[in-house]
Amino acid sequence: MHDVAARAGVSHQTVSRVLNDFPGIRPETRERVQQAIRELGYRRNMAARALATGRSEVIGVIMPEVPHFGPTSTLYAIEHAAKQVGFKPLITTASWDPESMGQALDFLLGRAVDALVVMAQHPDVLAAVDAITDVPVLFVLTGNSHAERSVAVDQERGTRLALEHLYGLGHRRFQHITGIAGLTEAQLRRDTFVAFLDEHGLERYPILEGDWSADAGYRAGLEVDDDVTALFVANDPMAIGAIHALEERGKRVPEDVSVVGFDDVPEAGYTHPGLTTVHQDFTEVGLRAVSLIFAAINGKEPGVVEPVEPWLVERASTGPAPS
Amino acid sequence: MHDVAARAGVSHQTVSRVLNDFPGIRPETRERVQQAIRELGYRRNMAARALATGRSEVIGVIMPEVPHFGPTSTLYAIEHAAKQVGFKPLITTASWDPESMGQALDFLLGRAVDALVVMAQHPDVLAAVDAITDVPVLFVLTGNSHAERSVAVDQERGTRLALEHLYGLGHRRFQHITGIAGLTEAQLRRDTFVAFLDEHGLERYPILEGDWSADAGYRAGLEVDDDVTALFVANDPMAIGAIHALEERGKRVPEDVSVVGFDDVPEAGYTHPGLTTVHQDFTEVGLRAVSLIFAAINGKEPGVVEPVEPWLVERASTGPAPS
DNA sequence: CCCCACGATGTTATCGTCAACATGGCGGCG
DNA sequence: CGCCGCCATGTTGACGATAACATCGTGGGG
Repeated sequence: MHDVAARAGVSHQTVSRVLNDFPGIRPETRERVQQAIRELGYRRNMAARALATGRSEVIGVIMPEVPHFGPTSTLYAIEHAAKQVGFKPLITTASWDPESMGQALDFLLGRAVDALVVMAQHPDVLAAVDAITDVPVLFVLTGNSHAERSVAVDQERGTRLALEHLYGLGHRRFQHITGIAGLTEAQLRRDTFVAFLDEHGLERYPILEGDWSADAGYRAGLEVDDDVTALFVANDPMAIGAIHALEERGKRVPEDVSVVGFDDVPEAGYTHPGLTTVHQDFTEVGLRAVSLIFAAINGKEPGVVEPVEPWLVERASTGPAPS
Repeated sequence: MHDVAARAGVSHQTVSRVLNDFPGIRPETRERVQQAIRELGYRRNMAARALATGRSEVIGVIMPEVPHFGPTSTLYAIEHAAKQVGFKPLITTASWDPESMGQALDFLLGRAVDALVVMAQHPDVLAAVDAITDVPVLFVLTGNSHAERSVAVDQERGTRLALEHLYGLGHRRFQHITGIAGLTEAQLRRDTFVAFLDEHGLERYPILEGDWSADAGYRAGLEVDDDVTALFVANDPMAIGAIHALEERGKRVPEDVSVVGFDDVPEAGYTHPGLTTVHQDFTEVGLRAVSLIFAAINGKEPGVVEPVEPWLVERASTGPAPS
């Protein structure tokens, strides 16, 4: 910066003012400085800037350690939206145990991030993060809890869309394959499933434990009860795995068993049969997340945040209940 | 830091020494300092540290703008491997036009990243990045070019594995659905495909243009020539889409047409039929990338880097050529 | 018994930038 | 014609750490 100032025949402070678009610089001076910057290929040192201003224009993002569709899509959406307002994400992964979360937090806060986005998939992380007061914190994908500081797709609504669709087709014997036990999203889908059964007085078949993977879906699919005609699966990859298992067992989808997934991954329309599923709009989640963060960084109080509405995409994997 | 020093009754420099694990600190002093750090919940300011040392312990990663399986998996692999050696990735996305790349580079270099990982999917970015000398640069997923500064899966080998498998099953009429035109990986797969046809004196059916998406695969699948019995698709999602199209057209897979994909996404084993595909080990790519970066940061000269070996996973989507 | 060397710690300068205050020139108004 | 005020710019002092050098005490060797 000193060199630039010398070359342009001004003080370094004037260079700083040009860099930061301050008013009250004579156009010709500004031009001279910019010329010098170009000639010297000067790039300002953000570490120094961060030190002086206390802001880094970086938002810390804590991701789960396994790259599932939802968090990954959201990350991309956040990156795009953040770029528009001049922020970039600094990524770190963490599982939900306190030590791992603690390390992630230490790292990001030490980095003087301007805000924190936590893809909190487990209730325990809320506690770990609650102590943070240095910077605004936003939870993403937590389900509907912590509503005033979070952005999420309405899990209960999504689940009910799926189940009501099946119920409307005449199905009465439901089974569910869950996501990873303990994760908020998996839990919400499961709880809503159980609540739905009770509300309609339907029989409870055993709930099958999955881990989001197609492989787990396949294994769970082998355990699906023979009487069941409607299978609600907590995400699409598991649904694909489960359908594979059902077909191996000689059950046809949707003639014998209807299957609904969750997420609407891009392949969902092209599997065989095409997968009926609940679409989650992660782009919208990312957009809202960044706009909330931006508001918080600038000290504005965000209004109430509505959960993002999911919708049902009907495809060939669901049909009328067999008589 | 000053407060910590005061509380421990030492100078700030001693605190710094404890923080950086310098030798020659009396154990009791060290303990006193660590105690003070804990009590005050002190966290060191990395911006200041970066300013003083000129190192940030952050590696810049430039990703393509669309979250495909390969780059995303590699990102996660890099994140995990980097964490082991104390680095975190700072992510930015860029398309391959010079302006977009320039902005990404400006941002990351201004951030004083210690190294740069470029998921260079297009030959043009090589030029844009070649001018960078401030920090070590590593290309990832470029295919086999720029070998001394890149890590990649051997695309030619993967493609040949797929084609030889089909050829061995008796297929002689091949068609190919490509990835996004111009991207290095897509181009390498395509070039190898064409070379293979020529080597075996096989007829050239039109090459179908895709864009990596299941949707594009479906549309291309509608165009597959009626005589063709072997379809080589540049990635798995497109293969899934193409199979869907073929089945809609009344062609059975694999009885009428055999299909091979590329990537081995986790769902590939559970689609109907299970997808024969070329497995790319992105974890290994991430591991090698980080080890090369780490070597470069510490000034060591890396040895020659072998491309990562792909392998063929045979599943139900391929079978003997129809007679 | 003195001095030196070394181990443990303190002091000062520095990294590159921004914020706050200081200066200097010029035009307008009384 | 002189003074005041503002516009454009310069000067100085943080920000929070590390690096290089300075100091102090102590034990061992001559």
